[in-house]
Amino acid sequence: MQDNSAVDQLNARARTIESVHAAAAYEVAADNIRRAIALGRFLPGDKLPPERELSEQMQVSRTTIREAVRVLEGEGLITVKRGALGGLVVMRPPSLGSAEMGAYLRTQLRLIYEILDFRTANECFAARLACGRRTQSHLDCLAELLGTMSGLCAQKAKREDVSNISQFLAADAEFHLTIAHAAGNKLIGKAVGDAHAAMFMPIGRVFKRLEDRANAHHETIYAAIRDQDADRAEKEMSLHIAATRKSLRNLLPPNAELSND
Amino acid sequence: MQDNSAVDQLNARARTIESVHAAAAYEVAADNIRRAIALGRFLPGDKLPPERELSEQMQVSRTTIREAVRVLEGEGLITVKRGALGGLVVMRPPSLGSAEMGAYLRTQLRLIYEILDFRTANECFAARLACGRRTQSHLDCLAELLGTMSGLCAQKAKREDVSNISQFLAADAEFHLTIAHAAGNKLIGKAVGDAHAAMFMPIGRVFKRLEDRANAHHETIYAAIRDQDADRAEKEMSLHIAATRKSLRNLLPPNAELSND
DNA sequence: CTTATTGGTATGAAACATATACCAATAGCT
DNA sequence: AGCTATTGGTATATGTTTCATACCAATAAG
Repeated sequence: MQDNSAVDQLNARARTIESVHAAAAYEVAADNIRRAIALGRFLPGDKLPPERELSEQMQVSRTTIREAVRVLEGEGLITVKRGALGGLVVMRPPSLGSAEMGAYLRTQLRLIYEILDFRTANECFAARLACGRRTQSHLDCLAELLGTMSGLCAQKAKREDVSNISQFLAADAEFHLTIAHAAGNKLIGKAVGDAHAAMFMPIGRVFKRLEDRANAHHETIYAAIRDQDADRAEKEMSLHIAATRKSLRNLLPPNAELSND
Repeated sequence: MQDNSAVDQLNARARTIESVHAAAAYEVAADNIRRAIALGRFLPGDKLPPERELSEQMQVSRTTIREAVRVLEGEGLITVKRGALGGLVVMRPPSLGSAEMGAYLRTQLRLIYEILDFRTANECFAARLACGRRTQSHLDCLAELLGTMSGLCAQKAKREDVSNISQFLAADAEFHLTIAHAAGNKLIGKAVGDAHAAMFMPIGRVFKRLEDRANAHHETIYAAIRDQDADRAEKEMSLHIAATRKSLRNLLPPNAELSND
Protein backbone atom coordinates (compact mmCIF):
# COMPACT_ATOMS: atom_id res chain seq x y z
CA MET A 1 0.00 0.00 0.00
CA GLN A 2 2.14 2.82 -1.30
CA ASP A 3 1.31 6.46 -0.75
CA ASN A 4 -0.07 9.15 -3.02
CA SER A 5 -1.94 6.60 -5.07
CA ALA A 6 -5.42 7.13 -6.42
CA VAL A 7 -6.60 4.66 -3.82
CA ASP A 8 -5.27 6.70 -0.96
CA GLN A 9 -6.35 9.96 -2.47
CA LEU A 10 -9.90 8.78 -2.86
CA ASN A 11 -10.20 7.06 0.46
CA ALA A 12 -8.88 8.76 3.53
CA ARG A 13 -9.24 5.31 4.98
CA ALA A 14 -5.86 3.69 4.38
CA ARG A 15 -4.17 2.86 7.66
CA THR A 16 -6.77 4.76 9.58
CA ILE A 17 -8.76 3.01 12.24
CA GLU A 18 -12.25 4.16 12.98
CA SER A 19 -12.66 6.06 16.21
CA VAL A 20 -14.54 4.45 19.04
CA HIS A 21 -18.17 5.30 19.58
CA ALA A 22 -19.12 3.20 22.56
CA ALA A 23 -22.86 3.50 23.02
CA ALA A 24 -23.99 3.79 26.63
CA ALA A 25 -26.38 1.12 27.83
CA TYR A 26 -29.25 3.56 28.13
CA GLU A 27 -28.76 4.68 24.53
CA VAL A 28 -28.87 1.12 23.28
CA ALA A 29 -31.98 0.55 25.34
CA ALA A 30 -33.61 3.67 23.88
CA ASP A 31 -32.68 2.52 20.38
CA ASN A 32 -34.22 -0.88 20.90
CA ILE A 33 -37.45 0.54 22.22
CA ARG A 34 -37.55 3.12 19.45
CA ARG A 35 -37.03 0.37 16.92
CA ALA A 36 -39.87 -1.71 18.30
CA ILE A 37 -42.17 1.29 18.02
CA ALA A 38 -40.94 2.11 14.53
CA LEU A 39 -41.72 -1.42 13.39
CA GLY A 40 -45.22 -1.05 14.73
CA ARG A 41 -44.83 -3.65 17.46
CA PHE A 42 -46.38 -1.02 19.71
CA LEU A 43 -48.95 1.31 18.18
CA PRO A 44 -49.93 4.82 19.24
CA GLY A 45 -51.98 4.52 22.42
CA ASP A 46 -50.46 1.15 23.34
CA LYS A 47 -48.60 0.84 26.60
CA LEU A 48 -45.07 -0.47 26.77
CA PRO A 49 -44.40 -3.08 29.44
CA PRO A 50 -43.80 -1.51 32.87
CA GLU A 51 -40.27 -0.43 33.66
CA ARG A 52 -39.58 -3.39 35.91
CA GLU A 53 -40.57 -5.78 33.16
CA LEU A 54 -38.57 -3.97 30.49
CA SER A 55 -35.64 -4.17 32.86
CA GLU A 56 -35.92 -7.95 32.93
CA GLN A 57 -36.67 -8.42 29.24
CA MET A 58 -33.82 -6.20 28.17
CA GLN A 59 -31.35 -7.54 30.72
CA VAL A 60 -30.48 -4.19 32.13
CA SER A 61 -31.13 -2.40 35.41
CA ARG A 62 -34.23 -0.36 35.96
CA THR A 63 -32.08 2.74 36.35
CA THR A 64 -30.88 2.28 32.81
CA ILE A 65 -34.38 1.72 31.49
CA ARG A 66 -35.47 4.92 33.15
CA GLU A 67 -32.69 6.86 31.50
CA ALA A 68 -33.82 5.47 28.17
CA VAL A 69 -37.39 6.43 28.98
CA ARG A 70 -36.28 10.01 29.65
CA VAL A 71 -34.70 10.10 26.20
CA LEU A 72 -37.80 8.81 24.42
CA GLU A 73 -40.02 11.11 26.43
CA GLY A 74 -37.84 14.00 25.35
CA GLU A 75 -38.31 12.97 21.74
CA GLY A 76 -42.05 13.01 22.18
CA LEU A 77 -42.26 9.35 21.30
CA ILE A 78 -43.85 8.24 24.57
CA THR A 79 -45.56 9.84 27.53
CA VAL A 80 -45.29 8.73 31.11
CA LYS A 81 -48.22 8.50 33.51
CA ARG A 82 -47.91 7.59 37.17
CA GLY A 83 -50.14 5.41 39.23
CA ALA A 84 -52.11 2.25 38.64
CA LEU A 85 -53.09 1.95 34.99
CA GLY A 86 -50.41 4.49 34.28
CA GLY A 87 -47.30 3.51 32.43
CA LEU A 88 -45.36 4.27 29.31
CA VAL A 89 -47.71 5.14 26.50
CA VAL A 90 -46.76 5.42 22.86
CA MET A 91 -47.74 8.81 21.49
CA ARG A 92 -49.39 9.53 18.21
CA PRO A 93 -47.03 11.48 15.99
CA PRO A 94 -48.15 15.10 15.60
CA SER A 95 -50.21 15.46 12.46
CA LEU A 96 -48.57 17.92 10.14
CA GLY A 97 -50.18 20.17 7.61
CA SER A 98 -49.36 19.14 4.10
CA ALA A 99 -47.01 22.09 3.57
CA GLU A 100 -45.00 21.37 6.71
CA MET A 101 -45.03 17.72 5.82
CA GLY A 102 -43.64 18.38 2.37
CA ALA A 103 -40.93 20.60 3.79
CA TYR A 104 -40.04 18.01 6.36
CA LEU A 105 -39.92 15.22 3.82
CA ARG A 106 -37.76 17.32 1.62
CA THR A 107 -35.08 17.68 4.26
CA GLN A 108 -35.09 13.91 4.58
CA LEU A 109 -35.21 13.12 0.89
CA ARG A 110 -31.63 12.04 0.44
CA LEU A 111 -31.79 9.74 3.47
CA ILE A 112 -35.10 8.25 2.35
CA TYR A 113 -33.79 7.52 -1.12
CA GLU A 114 -30.73 5.85 0.35
CA ILE A 115 -32.90 3.69 2.54
CA LEU A 116 -35.10 2.77 -0.40
CA ASP A 117 -32.07 1.71 -2.42
CA PHE A 118 -30.80 -0.31 0.50
CA ARG A 119 -34.19 -1.92 0.80
CA THR A 120 -34.26 -2.69 -2.90
CA ALA A 121 -30.90 -4.41 -2.71
CA ASN A 122 -31.76 -6.54 0.28
CA GLU A 123 -35.47 -7.16 -0.08
CA CYS A 124 -35.35 -8.15 -3.73
CA PHE A 125 -32.73 -10.70 -2.93
CA ALA A 126 -34.64 -11.78 0.16
CA ALA A 127 -37.73 -12.38 -1.98
CA ARG A 128 -35.64 -14.45 -4.34
CA LEU A 129 -34.17 -16.56 -1.55
CA ALA A 130 -37.50 -16.92 0.16
CA CYS A 131 -38.87 -18.71 -2.88
CA GLY A 132 -36.53 -21.60 -2.22
CA ARG A 133 -36.73 -21.65 1.54
CA ARG A 134 -40.17 -20.55 2.66
CA THR A 135 -42.11 -23.06 4.72
CA GLN A 136 -45.84 -23.41 5.06
CA SER A 137 -45.82 -21.39 8.26
CA HIS A 138 -44.16 -18.54 6.46
CA LEU A 139 -46.89 -18.63 3.86
CA ASP A 140 -49.57 -18.80 6.55
CA CYS A 141 -48.05 -15.83 8.27
CA LEU A 142 -47.85 -13.82 5.06
CA ALA A 143 -51.41 -14.74 4.13
CA GLU A 144 -52.69 -13.62 7.49
CA LEU A 145 -50.91 -10.31 7.16
CA LEU A 146 -52.38 -9.85 3.71
CA GLY A 147 -55.81 -10.38 5.20
CA THR A 148 -55.14 -7.89 7.94
CA MET A 149 -53.91 -5.30 5.48
CA SER A 150 -56.72 -5.70 3.03
CA GLY A 151 -59.20 -5.31 5.88
CA LEU A 152 -57.48 -2.11 6.86
CA CYS A 153 -57.64 -0.44 3.46
CA ALA A 154 -60.94 -1.84 2.26
CA GLN A 155 -63.12 1.23 2.68
CA LYS A 156 -62.33 4.83 2.00
CA ALA A 157 -63.22 5.87 5.55
CA LYS A 158 -60.77 3.40 7.01
CA ARG A 159 -58.02 4.46 4.68
CA GLU A 160 -58.07 7.92 6.22
CA ASP A 161 -58.26 6.84 9.84
CA VAL A 162 -54.91 7.45 11.49
CA SER A 163 -55.28 4.43 13.72
CA ASN A 164 -55.88 2.15 10.76
CA ILE A 165 -52.95 3.65 8.95
CA SER A 166 -50.68 2.82 11.88
CA GLN A 167 -51.96 -0.72 11.93
CA PHE A 168 -51.45 -1.02 8.22
CA LEU A 169 -47.86 0.21 8.42
CA ALA A 170 -47.19 -2.25 11.23
CA ALA A 171 -48.54 -5.16 9.21
CA ASP A 172 -46.60 -3.93 6.20
CA ALA A 173 -43.33 -3.96 8.16
CA GLU A 174 -44.14 -7.40 9.49
CA PHE A 175 -44.86 -8.63 5.99
CA HIS A 176 -41.50 -7.52 4.68
CA LEU A 177 -39.70 -8.85 7.75
CA THR A 178 -41.39 -12.20 7.38
CA ILE A 179 -40.10 -12.48 3.84
CA ALA A 180 -36.61 -11.63 5.04
CA HIS A 181 -37.01 -14.22 7.74
CA ALA A 182 -38.15 -16.81 5.25
CA ALA A 183 -35.00 -16.09 3.27
CA GLY A 184 -33.13 -17.66 6.16
CA ASN A 185 -30.30 -15.17 6.21
CA LYS A 186 -29.63 -13.31 9.44
CA LEU A 187 -27.60 -10.56 7.83
CA ILE A 188 -30.29 -9.78 5.31
CA GLY A 189 -32.92 -10.03 8.03
CA LYS A 190 -31.12 -7.49 10.12
CA ALA A 191 -30.63 -5.19 7.14
CA VAL A 192 -34.34 -5.25 6.34
CA GLY A 193 -35.27 -4.54 9.94
CA ASP A 194 -32.80 -1.69 10.17
CA ALA A 195 -34.05 -0.16 6.96
CA HIS A 196 -37.71 -0.32 7.93
CA ALA A 197 -37.01 1.13 11.35
CA ALA A 198 -34.95 3.91 9.82
CA MET A 199 -37.72 4.74 7.35
CA PHE A 200 -40.34 5.15 10.00
CA MET A 201 -38.91 8.26 11.54
CA PRO A 202 -39.17 10.26 8.31
CA ILE A 203 -42.28 8.73 6.83
CA GLY A 204 -44.28 7.01 9.55
CA ARG A 205 -45.87 10.29 10.46
CA VAL A 206 -46.40 11.42 6.94
CA PHE A 207 -49.06 9.26 5.39
CA LYS A 208 -52.47 10.76 5.88
CA ARG A 209 -54.30 8.20 3.83
CA LEU A 210 -53.67 4.85 2.26
CA GLU A 211 -54.08 4.31 -1.45
CA ASP A 212 -56.78 1.83 -2.28
CA ARG A 213 -54.22 -0.26 -4.12
CA ALA A 214 -51.79 -0.16 -1.21
CA ASN A 215 -52.00 -3.88 -0.80
CA ALA A 216 -51.96 -4.93 -4.44
CA HIS A 217 -48.22 -5.40 -4.73
CA HIS A 218 -48.17 -7.48 -1.57
CA GLU A 219 -50.60 -9.92 -3.11
CA THR A 220 -48.45 -10.42 -6.19
CA ILE A 221 -45.28 -10.79 -4.13
CA TYR A 222 -46.99 -13.36 -1.97
CA ALA A 223 -48.18 -15.32 -4.99
CA ALA A 224 -44.71 -15.39 -6.50
CA ILE A 225 -43.14 -16.66 -3.29
CA ARG A 226 -45.89 -19.20 -2.86
CA ASP A 227 -45.31 -20.43 -6.41
CA GLN A 228 -41.55 -20.37 -5.88
CA ASP A 229 -41.04 -18.15 -8.88
CA ALA A 230 -37.84 -16.37 -7.87
CA ASP A 231 -37.56 -14.07 -10.88
CA ARG A 232 -41.10 -12.88 -10.47
CA ALA A 233 -40.73 -12.42 -6.72
CA GLU A 234 -37.68 -10.28 -7.21
CA LYS A 235 -39.30 -8.26 -9.95
CA GLU A 236 -42.49 -7.63 -7.99
CA MET A 237 -40.58 -6.60 -4.91
CA SER A 238 -38.59 -4.18 -6.99
CA LEU A 239 -41.76 -2.68 -8.44
CA HIS A 240 -43.29 -2.47 -4.98
CA ILE A 241 -40.43 -0.48 -3.54
CA ALA A 242 -40.34 1.71 -6.62
CA ALA A 243 -44.03 2.42 -6.04
CA THR A 244 -43.32 3.38 -2.45
CA ARG A 245 -40.71 5.78 -3.72
CA LYS A 246 -43.16 7.25 -6.14
CA SER A 247 -45.91 7.80 -3.63
CA LEU A 248 -43.47 9.55 -1.35
CA ARG A 249 -42.38 11.76 -4.19
CA ASN A 250 -46.00 12.70 -4.75
CA LEU A 251 -46.14 14.09 -1.23
CA LEU A 252 -43.34 16.49 -2.02
CA PRO A 253 -43.75 20.08 -3.11
CA PRO A 254 -43.36 20.15 -6.90
CA ASN A 255 -39.99 21.90 -6.94
CA ALA A 256 -38.36 19.50 -4.56
CA GLU A 257 -36.25 17.21 -6.67
CA LEU A 258 -32.71 16.54 -5.65
CA SER A 259 -29.90 15.28 -7.81
CA ASN A 260 -30.86 11.79 -6.78
CA ASP A 261 -32.45 9.04 -8.80
CA MET B 1 -52.24 -7.34 16.95
CA GLN B 2 -54.20 -10.23 18.33
CA ASP B 3 -52.62 -13.27 19.92
CA ASN B 4 -52.25 -16.85 18.79
CA SER B 5 -52.12 -15.79 15.17
CA ALA B 6 -49.75 -17.30 12.64
CA VAL B 7 -47.77 -14.11 12.85
CA ASP B 8 -47.21 -14.45 16.54
CA GLN B 9 -46.60 -18.14 16.36
CA LEU B 10 -43.93 -17.76 13.73
CA ASN B 11 -42.20 -14.80 15.23
CA ALA B 12 -41.53 -14.73 18.91
CA ARG B 13 -40.96 -11.08 18.21
CA ALA B 14 -44.36 -9.53 18.74
CA ARG B 15 -44.23 -7.09 21.62
CA THR B 16 -40.77 -8.24 22.56
CA ILE B 17 -37.98 -5.73 22.74
CA GLU B 18 -34.44 -6.83 22.02
CA SER B 19 -32.21 -7.07 25.04
CA VAL B 20 -29.42 -4.59 25.47
CA HIS B 21 -25.92 -5.54 24.46
CA ALA B 22 -23.92 -2.46 25.29
CA ALA B 23 -20.41 -2.99 24.04
CA ALA B 24 -17.67 -1.69 26.33
CA ALA B 25 -15.30 0.85 24.83
CA TYR B 26 -12.43 -1.61 24.74
CA GLU B 27 -14.55 -4.11 22.80
CA VAL B 28 -15.49 -1.52 20.24
CA ALA B 29 -11.84 -0.55 19.96
CA ALA B 30 -10.85 -4.19 19.47
CA ASP B 31 -13.56 -4.57 16.83
CA ASN B 32 -12.36 -1.55 14.91
CA ILE B 33 -8.76 -2.71 14.90
CA ARG B 34 -9.81 -6.22 13.95
CA ARG B 35 -11.85 -4.84 11.10
CA ALA B 36 -8.95 -2.78 9.78
CA ILE B 37 -6.78 -5.89 9.77
CA ALA B 38 -9.52 -7.99 8.18
CA LEU B 39 -9.85 -5.49 5.35
CA GLY B 40 -6.14 -5.70 4.76
CA ARG B 41 -5.38 -2.15 5.82
CA PHE B 42 -2.61 -3.71 7.89
CA LEU B 43 -0.91 -6.79 6.51
CA PRO B 44 0.86 -9.58 8.39
CA GLY B 45 4.18 -8.23 9.60
CA ASP B 46 2.99 -4.62 9.54
CA LYS B 47 3.02 -2.66 12.75
CA LEU B 48 -0.06 -0.90 14.04
CA PRO B 49 0.45 2.66 15.20
CA PRO B 50 1.85 2.85 18.75
CA GLU B 51 -0.63 2.76 21.60
CA ARG B 52 -0.41 6.46 22.28
CA GLU B 53 -1.21 7.24 18.68
CA LEU B 54 -4.10 4.78 18.51
CA SER B 55 -5.40 6.40 21.64
CA GLU B 56 -5.55 9.75 19.86
CA GLN B 57 -6.85 8.45 16.53
CA MET B 58 -9.57 6.43 18.16
CA GLN B 59 -10.53 9.09 20.69
CA VAL B 60 -10.20 6.87 23.67
CA SER B 61 -7.77 6.59 26.59
CA ARG B 62 -4.61 4.57 26.33
CA THR B 63 -5.89 2.30 29.09
CA THR B 64 -8.79 1.34 26.88
CA ILE B 65 -6.53 0.76 23.87
CA ARG B 66 -4.41 -1.53 26.00
CA GLU B 67 -7.42 -3.59 27.01
CA ALA B 68 -8.29 -3.95 23.34
CA VAL B 69 -4.71 -4.97 22.61
CA ARG B 70 -4.94 -7.70 25.25
CA VAL B 71 -8.02 -9.07 23.51
CA LEU B 72 -6.42 -9.13 20.06
CA GLU B 73 -3.25 -10.60 21.49
CA GLY B 74 -5.33 -13.35 23.05
CA GLU B 75 -6.88 -14.08 19.67
CA GLY B 76 -3.44 -14.45 18.15
CA LEU B 77 -4.12 -11.61 15.77
CA ILE B 78 -1.25 -9.42 16.90
CA THR B 79 1.92 -9.80 18.97
CA VAL B 80 3.36 -7.22 21.27
CA LYS B 81 7.04 -6.39 21.50
CA ARG B 82 8.52 -3.94 23.96
CA GLY B 83 11.25 -1.41 23.39
CA ALA B 84 12.26 0.85 20.58
CA LEU B 85 11.24 -0.61 17.23
CA GLY B 86 8.88 -2.79 19.16
CA GLY B 87 5.17 -2.29 18.94
CA LEU B 88 2.01 -4.04 17.92
CA VAL B 89 2.71 -6.39 15.04
CA VAL B 90 0.06 -8.09 12.92
CA MET B 91 0.60 -11.84 12.94
CA ARG B 92 0.46 -14.13 9.99
CA PRO B 93 -2.44 -16.53 10.39
CA PRO B 94 -1.21 -20.06 11.18
CA SER B 95 -0.93 -22.07 7.99
CA LEU B 96 -3.20 -25.06 8.18
CA GLY B 97 -2.82 -28.39 6.52
CA SER B 98 -5.44 -28.90 3.87
CA ALA B 99 -7.34 -31.45 5.97
CA GLU B 100 -7.58 -29.14 8.96
CA MET B 101 -8.44 -26.31 6.66
CA GLY B 102 -11.28 -28.23 5.09
CA ALA B 103 -12.61 -29.21 8.48
CA TYR B 104 -12.41 -25.65 9.69
CA LEU B 105 -14.11 -24.30 6.61
CA ARG B 106 -16.80 -26.84 7.01
CA THR B 107 -17.73 -25.61 10.45
CA GLN B 108 -18.02 -22.13 9.00
CA LEU B 109 -19.86 -23.09 5.83
CA ARG B 110 -23.27 -21.85 6.80
CA LEU B 111 -21.92 -18.50 7.93
CA ILE B 112 -19.84 -18.12 4.79
CA TYR B 113 -22.77 -18.84 2.55
CA GLU B 114 -24.87 -16.31 4.41
CA ILE B 115 -22.19 -13.71 3.98
CA LEU B 116 -21.89 -14.50 0.30
CA ASP B 117 -25.63 -14.07 -0.18
CA PHE B 118 -25.53 -10.80 1.72
CA ARG B 119 -22.67 -9.68 -0.49
CA THR B 120 -24.56 -10.68 -3.60
CA ALA B 121 -27.58 -8.64 -2.57
CA ASN B 122 -25.61 -5.53 -1.74
CA GLU B 123 -22.70 -5.63 -4.13
CA CYS B 124 -24.74 -6.39 -7.22
CA PHE B 125 -26.92 -3.42 -6.48
CA ALA B 126 -23.88 -1.33 -5.63
CA ALA B 127 -22.37 -2.18 -9.01
CA ARG B 128 -25.60 -1.13 -10.65
CA LEU B 129 -25.75 2.18 -8.81
CA ALA B 130 -22.06 2.81 -9.36
CA CYS B 131 -22.64 2.85 -13.11
CA GLY B 132 -24.68 6.00 -12.77
CA ARG B 133 -22.64 7.72 -10.10
CA ARG B 134 -18.99 6.80 -10.49
CA THR B 135 -16.59 9.69 -11.05
CA GLN B 136 -13.28 9.65 -12.83
CA SER B 137 -11.44 9.31 -9.53
CA HIS B 138 -13.42 6.20 -8.74
CA LEU B 139 -12.38 4.74 -12.07
CA ASP B 140 -8.76 5.74 -11.49
CA CYS B 141 -8.82 4.08 -8.12
CA LEU B 142 -10.35 0.90 -9.48
CA ALA B 143 -7.89 0.81 -12.36
CA GLU B 144 -4.97 1.17 -10.02
CA LEU B 145 -6.24 -1.66 -7.87
CA LEU B 146 -6.65 -3.82 -10.97
CA GLY B 147 -3.02 -3.14 -11.81
CA THR B 148 -1.92 -4.03 -8.31
CA MET B 149 -3.88 -7.25 -8.34
CA SER B 150 -2.75 -8.36 -11.74
CA GLY B 151 0.85 -7.76 -10.70
CA LEU B 152 0.25 -9.94 -7.65
CA CYS B 153 -1.09 -12.94 -9.52
CA ALA B 154 0.93 -12.70 -12.68
CA GLN B 155 3.41 -15.50 -12.09
CA LYS B 156 2.86 -18.89 -10.58
CA ALA B 157 5.54 -18.34 -7.91
CA LYS B 158 3.83 -15.19 -6.73
CA ARG B 159 0.44 -16.81 -6.60
CA GLU B 160 1.70 -19.18 -3.93
CA ASP B 161 3.54 -16.62 -1.84
CA VAL B 162 1.56 -15.98 1.33
CA SER B 163 2.65 -12.37 1.44
CA ASN B 164 1.37 -11.74 -2.07
CA ILE B 165 -1.85 -13.48 -1.26
CA SER B 166 -2.42 -11.13 1.65
CA GLN B 167 -1.73 -8.15 -0.54
CA PHE B 168 -4.09 -9.46 -3.16
CA LEU B 169 -6.89 -9.98 -0.68
CA ALA B 170 -6.35 -6.46 0.62
CA ALA B 171 -6.59 -4.98 -2.85
CA ASP B 172 -9.61 -7.15 -3.55
CA ALA B 173 -11.42 -5.80 -0.49
CA GLU B 174 -10.49 -2.27 -1.46
CA PHE B 175 -11.80 -2.86 -4.98
CA HIS B 176 -15.19 -3.97 -3.75
CA LEU B 177 -15.35 -1.18 -1.19
CA THR B 178 -14.52 1.39 -3.82
CA ILE B 179 -17.43 0.22 -5.93
CA ALA B 180 -19.72 0.46 -2.92
CA HIS B 181 -18.35 3.92 -2.28
CA ALA B 182 -18.95 4.93 -5.89
CA ALA B 183 -22.55 3.81 -5.45
CA GLY B 184 -22.91 6.75 -3.07
CA ASN B 185 -25.04 4.95 -0.52
CA LYS B 186 -23.75 4.86 3.05
CA LEU B 187 -25.93 1.96 4.10
CA ILE B 188 -24.77 -0.22 1.25
CA GLY B 189 -21.18 0.90 1.84
CA LYS B 190 -21.36 -0.17 5.45
CA ALA B 191 -22.97 -3.48 4.52
CA VAL B 192 -20.21 -4.27 2.06
CA GLY B 193 -17.50 -3.39 4.58
CA ASP B 194 -19.15 -5.48 7.27
CA ALA B 195 -19.50 -8.45 4.96
CA HIS B 196 -15.90 -8.36 3.79
CA ALA B 197 -14.59 -8.00 7.32
CA ALA B 198 -16.78 -10.89 8.46
CA MET B 199 -15.54 -13.08 5.63
CA PHE B 200 -11.92 -12.62 6.50
CA MET B 201 -12.01 -14.48 9.76
CA PRO B 202 -13.13 -17.72 8.14
CA ILE B 203 -11.41 -17.48 4.78
CA GLY B 204 -8.54 -15.01 5.01
CA ARG B 205 -6.32 -17.71 6.36
CA VAL B 206 -7.48 -20.37 4.01
CA PHE B 207 -6.24 -19.51 0.54
CA LYS B 208 -2.88 -21.08 -0.12
CA ARG B 209 -2.66 -19.97 -3.71
CA LEU B 210 -4.41 -17.64 -6.07
CA GLU B 211 -5.97 -18.88 -9.24
CA ASP B 212 -4.40 -17.39 -12.34
CA ARG B 213 -7.77 -16.03 -13.37
CA ALA B 214 -8.37 -14.51 -9.93
CA ASN B 215 -8.47 -11.06 -11.40
CA ALA B 216 -10.47 -11.77 -14.57
CA HIS B 217 -13.88 -10.96 -13.11
CA HIS B 218 -12.59 -7.72 -11.68
CA GLU B 219 -11.60 -6.57 -15.14
CA THR B 220 -15.04 -7.22 -16.58
CA ILE B 221 -16.77 -5.55 -13.64
CA TYR B 222 -14.56 -2.55 -14.05
CA ALA B 223 -15.28 -2.33 -17.75
CA ALA B 224 -19.03 -2.49 -17.19
CA ILE B 225 -18.91 0.29 -14.60
CA ARG B 226 -16.66 2.36 -16.81
CA ASP B 227 -19.09 1.94 -19.70
CA GLN B 228 -22.04 2.61 -17.41
CA ASP B 229 -23.71 -0.62 -18.37
CA ALA B 230 -25.73 -1.34 -15.25
CA ASP B 231 -27.18 -4.67 -16.28
CA ARG B 232 -23.77 -6.01 -17.21
CA ALA B 233 -22.17 -4.67 -14.03
CA GLU B 234 -24.78 -6.38 -11.90
CA LYS B 235 -24.49 -9.61 -13.83
CA GLU B 236 -20.69 -9.71 -13.69
CA MET B 237 -20.66 -8.97 -9.99
CA SER B 238 -23.10 -11.79 -9.45
CA LEU B 239 -20.90 -14.18 -11.43
CA HIS B 240 -17.85 -13.02 -9.54
CA ILE B 241 -19.32 -13.74 -6.14
CA ALA B 242 -20.66 -17.06 -7.38
CA ALA B 243 -17.12 -17.91 -8.48
CA THR B 244 -15.81 -17.06 -5.04
CA ARG B 245 -18.37 -19.41 -3.60
CA LYS B 246 -17.31 -22.12 -5.96
CA SER B 247 -13.62 -21.85 -5.22
CA LEU B 248 -14.37 -22.04 -1.52
CA ARG B 249 -16.45 -25.12 -2.09
CA ASN B 250 -13.52 -26.68 -3.89
CA LEU B 251 -11.47 -26.37 -0.73
CA LEU B 252 -13.96 -28.49 1.17
CA PRO B 253 -13.73 -32.21 1.77
CA PRO B 254 -15.96 -33.92 -0.82
CA ASN B 255 -18.64 -35.02 1.65
CA ALA B 256 -19.13 -31.60 3.13
CA GLU B 257 -22.24 -30.25 1.54
CA LEU B 258 -24.83 -28.66 3.75
CA SER B 259 -28.45 -28.14 2.98
CA ASN B 260 -27.56 -24.72 1.70
CA ASP B 261 -27.67 -23.35 -1.82
C1' DC C 1 -60.08 3.55 52.49
C1' DT C 2 -57.43 -0.44 51.52
C1' DT C 3 -54.89 -2.66 48.04
C1' DA C 4 -52.48 -3.46 43.89
C1' DT C 5 -49.98 -1.38 40.22
C1' DT C 6 -46.85 1.70 38.43
C1' DG C 7 -43.63 5.46 38.13
C1' DG C 8 -40.21 8.45 41.24
C1' DT C 9 -36.31 8.86 44.42
C1' DA C 10 -32.26 7.61 47.14
C1' DT C 11 -28.04 5.24 48.22
C1' DG C 12 -23.96 2.48 48.27
C1' DA C 13 -21.16 -0.87 45.69
C1' DA C 14 -18.97 -2.41 41.51
C1' DA C 15 -17.27 -1.80 37.01
C1' DC C 16 -15.47 1.15 33.56
C1' DA C 17 -12.94 4.95 31.62
C1' DT C 18 -9.84 8.83 31.90
C1' DA C 19 -5.72 11.58 32.80
C1' DT C 20 -1.21 11.71 34.37
C1' DA C 21 3.03 10.25 35.82
C1' DC C 22 6.59 7.16 35.93
C1' DC C 23 9.05 2.40 35.04
C1' DA C 24 11.29 -0.99 31.84
C1' DA C 25 12.93 -2.95 27.65
C1' DT C 26 15.14 -2.30 23.39
C1' DA C 27 17.75 -0.48 19.24
C1' DG C 28 20.69 2.83 17.39
C1' DC C 29 24.08 6.25 17.89
C1' DT C 30 28.06 8.42 19.79
C1' DA D 1 29.95 1.40 27.31
C1' DG D 2 26.59 4.48 27.89
C1' DC D 3 23.23 7.95 26.32
C1' DT D 4 18.87 8.73 24.05
C1' DA D 5 14.65 8.08 21.79
C1' DT D 6 10.88 5.03 21.25
C1' DT D 7 7.59 2.00 22.82
C1' DG D 8 5.13 -1.07 25.89
C1' DG D 9 4.17 -1.86 31.20
C1' DT D 10 2.54 -0.23 35.73
C1' DA D 11 0.40 2.66 39.25
C1' DT D 12 -2.89 5.84 41.03
C1' DA D 13 -6.43 9.06 41.75
C1' DT D 14 -10.77 10.73 39.83
C1' DG D 15 -15.11 10.85 37.61
C1' DT D 16 -18.91 8.46 35.32
C1' DT D 17 -21.93 4.73 34.42
C1' DT D 18 -24.43 0.85 35.77
C1' DC D 19 -26.33 -2.05 39.16
C1' DA D 20 -29.03 -3.92 43.08
C1' DT D 21 -32.05 -2.76 46.58
C1' DA D 22 -35.12 -0.41 49.26
C1' DC D 23 -38.54 2.73 49.88
C1' DC D 24 -41.83 6.83 48.46
C1' DA D 25 -45.83 8.75 45.74
C1' DA D 26 -49.62 8.75 42.66
C1' DT D 27 -53.59 6.59 40.89
C1' DA D 28 -57.61 3.57 40.00
C1' DA D 29 -60.50 -0.35 41.36
C1' DG D 30 -62.92 -2.80 44.75
